[in-house]
Amino acid sequence: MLRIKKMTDYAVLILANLALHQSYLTAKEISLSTHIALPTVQKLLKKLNRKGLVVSKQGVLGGYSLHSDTKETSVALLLNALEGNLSITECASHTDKCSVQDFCQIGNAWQLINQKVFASLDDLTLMDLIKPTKIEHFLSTNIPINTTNH
Amino acid sequence: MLRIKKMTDYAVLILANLALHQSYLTAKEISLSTHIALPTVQKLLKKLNRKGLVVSKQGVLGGYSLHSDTKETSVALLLNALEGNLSITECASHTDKCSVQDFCQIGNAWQLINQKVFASLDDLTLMDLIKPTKIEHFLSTNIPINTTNH
DNA sequence: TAAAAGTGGACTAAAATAGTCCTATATTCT
DNA sequence: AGAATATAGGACTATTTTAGTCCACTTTTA
Repeated sequence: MLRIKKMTDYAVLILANLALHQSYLTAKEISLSTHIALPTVQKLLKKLNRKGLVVSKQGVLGGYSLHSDTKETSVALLLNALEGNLSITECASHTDKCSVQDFCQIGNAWQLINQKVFASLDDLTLMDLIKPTKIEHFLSTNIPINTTNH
Repeated sequence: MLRIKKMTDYAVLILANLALHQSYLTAKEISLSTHIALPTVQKLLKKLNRKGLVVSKQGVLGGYSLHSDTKETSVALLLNALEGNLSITECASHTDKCSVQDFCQIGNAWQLINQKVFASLDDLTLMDLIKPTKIEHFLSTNIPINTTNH
């Protein structure tokens, strides 16, 4: 359920790849090093460029490199840029009435849960994904994780 | 992205409806009070029954009522029962290698994030969804919520 | 001016989701 | 017994979303 799209997963891998290089990389090079099919890499890089997460240069010797801010962009913002809507349900995405709100016993609970999940994702950056030691610490200092029953 | 299915949303509304009644309710009654189409309610109740979240009684005077444990079942378990797979990415759902793991810069980061989101959802019960005051408290005592930039 | 890159967007195929319907079984009441 | 009212199981279809490819165009460099 709380599953991100395959394309988003790919996009993050591409960003990670760019983050580990200083120079411009071509779509072809990224395709080779990530093992994601070239047309897919091209499509995703175009999207990342439009979203301002990477910088592009056309022509021979062109390619893509990470926008200077992107390393420290939160995972929440990355996912939001890549997937559009971060809300757990339709009604969690806005504050005005949904079509069955008059009969809804749940009210704003989803919205609150949504904020909570978002907050979790907002505390981590792209670099944290690449070097997850911070995530491990982050995890251990928060809610105890119940590893049973699942 | 981190969006639950419409059907899951409906199912939770149905559970909430049952939680607020002591007696057996028929699919028809639930359809009327939730304003969800009857065939959909029937389908979902069958599923909820198979998952052990509700108890059913066939025949005249039959219907459904909440299983005694369900009120205190965690949202994480509810979502897991209704949607099957709670992991944020494919590779977060298991510990063994995925097809491109050798080239993956992200490693176990998604798995760690997954645990974190799961932990958030595991602390809340069905009743908390219905009476969200606990959720509000729960929220305020955890990670500060960034309400800007989103 | 040719080659190598990105840009924009159309297009198709595949998969997931939503929603309905039909037949069978169980229970109750008369 | 039998009629009425529920649930049970699952097939089925339609819709929507997602994944993935491809083509015509522009930019840059040598």
